[in-house]
Amino acid sequence: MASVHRPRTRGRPVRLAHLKARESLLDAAVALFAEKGVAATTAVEIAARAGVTPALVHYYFRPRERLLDAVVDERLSRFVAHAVRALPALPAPASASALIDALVDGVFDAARRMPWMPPIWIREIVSGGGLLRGRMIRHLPVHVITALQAALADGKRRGKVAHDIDPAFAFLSIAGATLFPLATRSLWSHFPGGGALSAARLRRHAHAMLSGGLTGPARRPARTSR
Amino acid sequence: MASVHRPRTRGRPVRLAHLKARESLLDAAVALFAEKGVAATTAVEIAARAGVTPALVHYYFRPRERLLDAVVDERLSRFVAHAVRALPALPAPASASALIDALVDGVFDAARRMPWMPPIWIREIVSGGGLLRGRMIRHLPVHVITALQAALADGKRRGKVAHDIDPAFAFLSIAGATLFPLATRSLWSHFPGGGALSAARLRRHAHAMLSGGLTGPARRPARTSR
Amino acid sequence: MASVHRPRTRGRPVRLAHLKARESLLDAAVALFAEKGVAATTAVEIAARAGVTPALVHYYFRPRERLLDAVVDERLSRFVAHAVRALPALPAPASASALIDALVDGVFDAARRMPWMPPIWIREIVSGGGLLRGRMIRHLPVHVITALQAALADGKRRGKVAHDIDPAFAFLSIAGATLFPLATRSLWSHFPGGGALSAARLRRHAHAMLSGGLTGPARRPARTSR
Amino acid sequence: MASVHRPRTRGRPVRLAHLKARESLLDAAVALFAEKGVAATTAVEIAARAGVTPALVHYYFRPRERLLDAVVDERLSRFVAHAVRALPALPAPASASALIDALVDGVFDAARRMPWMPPIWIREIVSGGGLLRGRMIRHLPVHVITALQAALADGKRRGKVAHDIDPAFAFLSIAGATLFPLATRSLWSHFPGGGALSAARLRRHAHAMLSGGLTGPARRPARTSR
DNA sequence: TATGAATGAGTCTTCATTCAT
DNA sequence: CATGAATGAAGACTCATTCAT
Repeated sequence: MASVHRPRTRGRPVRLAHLKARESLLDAAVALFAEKGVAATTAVEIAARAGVTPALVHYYFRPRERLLDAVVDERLSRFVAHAVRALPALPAPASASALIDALVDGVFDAARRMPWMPPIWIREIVSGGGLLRGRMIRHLPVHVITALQAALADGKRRGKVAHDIDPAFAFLSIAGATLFPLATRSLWSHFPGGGALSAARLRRHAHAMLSGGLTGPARRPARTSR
Repeated sequence: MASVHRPRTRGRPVRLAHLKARESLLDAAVALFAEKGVAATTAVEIAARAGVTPALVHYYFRPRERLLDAVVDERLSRFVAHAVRALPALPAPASASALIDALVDGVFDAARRMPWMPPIWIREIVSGGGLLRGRMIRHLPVHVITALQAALADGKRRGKVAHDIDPAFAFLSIAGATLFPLATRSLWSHFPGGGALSAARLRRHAHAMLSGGLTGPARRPARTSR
Repeated sequence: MASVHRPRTRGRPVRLAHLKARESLLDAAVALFAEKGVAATTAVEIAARAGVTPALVHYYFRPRERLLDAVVDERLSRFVAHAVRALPALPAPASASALIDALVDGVFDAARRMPWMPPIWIREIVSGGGLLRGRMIRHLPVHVITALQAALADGKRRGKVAHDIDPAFAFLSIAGATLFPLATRSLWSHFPGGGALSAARLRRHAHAMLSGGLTGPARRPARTSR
Repeated sequence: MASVHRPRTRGRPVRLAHLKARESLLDAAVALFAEKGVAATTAVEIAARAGVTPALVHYYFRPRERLLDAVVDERLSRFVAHAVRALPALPAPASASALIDALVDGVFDAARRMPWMPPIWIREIVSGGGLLRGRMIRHLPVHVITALQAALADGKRRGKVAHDIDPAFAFLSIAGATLFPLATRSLWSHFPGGGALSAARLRRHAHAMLSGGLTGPARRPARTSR
């Protein structure tokens, strides 16, 4: 606890030395937001991790809302851009499964580079009362969501998508199969046999589940009983 | 300095029936935790919502950790119990799909009575650094998770479950298709055409997605029966 | 810290069980006042040590001033009475040295039975701002102090007491040679060669110092009279 | 969260000259500690007396223990240094009486400049449970205490010190004749004929008592030189 | 650009006290 | 006689923020 305010570098040697302090602060902030949440992260902690003085946090980002703005606009938005960047390359009226597969891959690729996103997405964006939600909305890939809905609706019309599938929930389901489990990574080791789990395995699992369901395709409609 | 002056009847659970204020405080706390998260909820807010003095919060739950203990032990644990209570009734070696269907229904039923759980689950239990995670672990239905894994592994052996499905991720996938989307409820209205969404529609969607996947082989509309 | 409020008995088995709770509380209070001072002692601690409920402290001694009154009137006053009880037996116009010797013995005897007094005397009675000072004044043995002053003044007139000795400081000097060092008992072990110190040795030392000074002319063992 | 942001010039003592508020706070704290004791002194009071905000107390001394550390290291230690500064000038194997006389004078001189010390010494250092005791121990003039013991032991061997005098209690006796009565100053006016008492008179009395005892043989006015 | 000093508002916590039973 | 529930006041401590340099 002692003398936290004296600029120091924690852990790995700062290769960020030449970076501008502002960038270091954003990096520190986004990392801490992922670890403990926005509400629980203080300016002193951010400064400590960035190796600068707490007053500098306020120098750049005063009031605190400005810090949240900057984190969203200059960090979180990159994740979205990265995740959807492969989509425009799809052939014009893309099929639902092609869209989904591309999106899943995009999310996993982005999460490898920006591992802070899954926890932030879960806790601060989609959760009710999430402190970044409002700021993030304008960065959401509305066209992707819409295209996805349209493709699934089309699939249903053509008998290629199950009747009970609700296109409006499609985007949410993809997040629930990708960002959500990624955010729980620190929990995996507690699962029975969870020691060997990895993001790569999860990616395969997500592809499989989104395209075939957890228990499908069943030879005969296994759960018609319901 | 600690605890409540009430002497405990050793062994048997204390009869709390007359402790109305204590119960109100727990209700208020769990509701606020769902709305804004544990870290952002203060004793003053909890007391205000319960209609009592802030000092009473500390009278019953001092230090703050005790409040978290009590919320987990006397509220969150009920959700789990409720969600899995139908499972033991399943025929002895239950199939994966039967287990999943029962679990999904259990979660949706529990969430209707205890709507505070999905947000808390997402933010405070599975998220890294979630403040209730450690406390919740001993209340998790380990036997259910294990049975689920076993059933899926068995299904894979019998060719009824897709090769890439990873039994270790099964429980997580179910949460991602139920608790996770439920936790985002306040977001639904922002979706294109989201005004008409409901928990009932989400439940059907979850059943469909878990059993057939989002875009899975639906040549024969196997599950249209539902 | 847990559940302090549940009546329990700390340490030695309560032989006080048959005593009235009020007496136990006073005993606990006076002991704690000696250990940590009045300001630092709370009702909860007193109750805990007495093995009763905190509310009982307030039942008997509300407001807190009443507790201080009772401690002074029913405990501290006993010390004074005990310390001076041998003085009236002295031959009519007692010499200064006889008075002093008797008083020193009285203090040491009283302190053996009531070891809480020296610390309380030092910290709460003679110290400026001591919380028991005002209450204790009316219990001070004014007649003894006066007699002492008179005897010393007389001794000076008769050339038996050094010129620079100030009778007005006599009582204070005796306290400084008895109660004060007794109050530092927990410190003795830190002195060089302090392991072997005892109250008995201190008593001899006090007698010697008060009658002959620390370095005074000691050619003939002046105080063998004792 | 800790400490002050001021980077320390490693090694050399920090130049505090410009830190007026910090010094004022220490002055206020030491004065209040003398008046009412450490336990009874709050940060609000200290700040009020120093003319600053309560938050500033925590800015400089957080947590409270640091305030105690600073008071001991930057104030109380000066008293000891001042009180013993004349001792090294004594001729090589100093006699016990020379040592005592020098020490008594040193204490009275120091107390004139730093009148807060006697009460603090009594209440917070030598009293059991005194809150500054542990911190003060390393500032005690061990060499002086040891030299004093040695000189008295030597005096006893040469028949110049009474048999019952215990060298181990020497330092304590000096404190009991100087710091202890000084700490009771606010009480003097209550003594019979106490109106005229002064530190100067007490100093003479202390010299007399330590060298000749209260009632010891005073045929020749031994210390009239002073 | 950067930082130490300083503060107001607010948090958790403690405690003496009151009251109904 | 005794105690659990409840509260107001106050304490230590935290933090975002402001400001002079």
